Amino acid sequence: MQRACSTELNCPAARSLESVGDSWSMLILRDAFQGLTRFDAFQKSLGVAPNILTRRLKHLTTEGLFERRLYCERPPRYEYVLTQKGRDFFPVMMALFAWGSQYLPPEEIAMRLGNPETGEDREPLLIDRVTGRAFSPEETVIKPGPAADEVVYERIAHMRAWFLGFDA
Amino acid sequence: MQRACSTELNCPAARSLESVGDSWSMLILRDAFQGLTRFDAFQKSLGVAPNILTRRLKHLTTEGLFERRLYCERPPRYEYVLTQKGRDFFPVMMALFAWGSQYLPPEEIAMRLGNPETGEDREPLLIDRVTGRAFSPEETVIKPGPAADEVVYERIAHMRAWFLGFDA
DNA sequence: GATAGTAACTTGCATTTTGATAGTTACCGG
DNA sequence: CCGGTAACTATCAAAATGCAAGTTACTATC
Repeated sequence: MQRACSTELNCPAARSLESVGDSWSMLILRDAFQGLTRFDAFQKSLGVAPNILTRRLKHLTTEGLFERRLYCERPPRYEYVLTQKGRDFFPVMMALFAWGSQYLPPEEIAMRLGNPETGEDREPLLIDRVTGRAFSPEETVIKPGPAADEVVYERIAHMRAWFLGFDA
Repeated sequence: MQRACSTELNCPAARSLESVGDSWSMLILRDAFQGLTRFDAFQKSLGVAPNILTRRLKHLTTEGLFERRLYCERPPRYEYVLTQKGRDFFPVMMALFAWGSQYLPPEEIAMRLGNPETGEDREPLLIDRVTGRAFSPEETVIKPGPAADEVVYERIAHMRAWFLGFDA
């Protein structure tokens, strides 16, 4: 993608996308959350070309989402296990899953999220940890952080829409 | 990307990625949540090539996240406003933002999420709407939905890891 | 009325990334 | 020695992206 501008702003969302901002990476993570750890397993599950998979796994490893672990010395065999950083990506995955489910006709939904004990549907909801209230755009503003520079301040300055909701 | 296999499984997460599965789309949405609606505004903010922006906006529009609205008849000028589907993507964006913030050194964080009234930090947390408890991998299983076929059943069958957590 | 500016694009072409297929390394088991 | 498995690498064609310039349809200014 060869970005520059977005990165310089140090926007956390843009930064995230540098780690996981292509669909294969996301799908690899999806499968990792389902317990897959091995090259072949990912390859078979995703139908991705091995060279691409190699590249992605390498990238996700250098970005700290996976740990490449030797699980067999002779012959040398490696597996890819999620690190804490990788596991912490879970909410993003679930939010994406939920959004997809929301806008897929019910008869096309092949998977849903359930409670492991009762089997009941689970529906993810994003709230504010402090207030416990829904994390709505109306109640959320972007504020400058420690690394904010002029560009960021200017950017934040004209974000009225965020305050006013979206019924423009 | 030219997928086939993943789509056929009708996994909602994979489906989502067909709409927004490239970094530009995500960044466009990020800016849209900040109130941007116009071609030029997106272009200047992102530094993306105009042909790419055209393609992405067109795609996001056909996927139903944006509505292309004529805001000036003569000369014809269009703006891109988020639809309900687009606005519903907000939690995904926030989860991504939060994950990025979590793993960025504090001195590199240029933006943070705050309460518009108090200015205090807001921290998104994913919970289950029904139980109100944290949406953890340990308490979440994937279940077959209406469109589940043999492949899906087989896939779900060996997802023990999801039950057991990740401390393999 | 000619020139400059704005907004939303399109076109052409070089560069980059991806995808498909085949091949490699290092074993094991019969 | 032969086939099988696992994790790759190599090669090359195809597709996507990035850049710069051009286009259309105006409005506003000199």
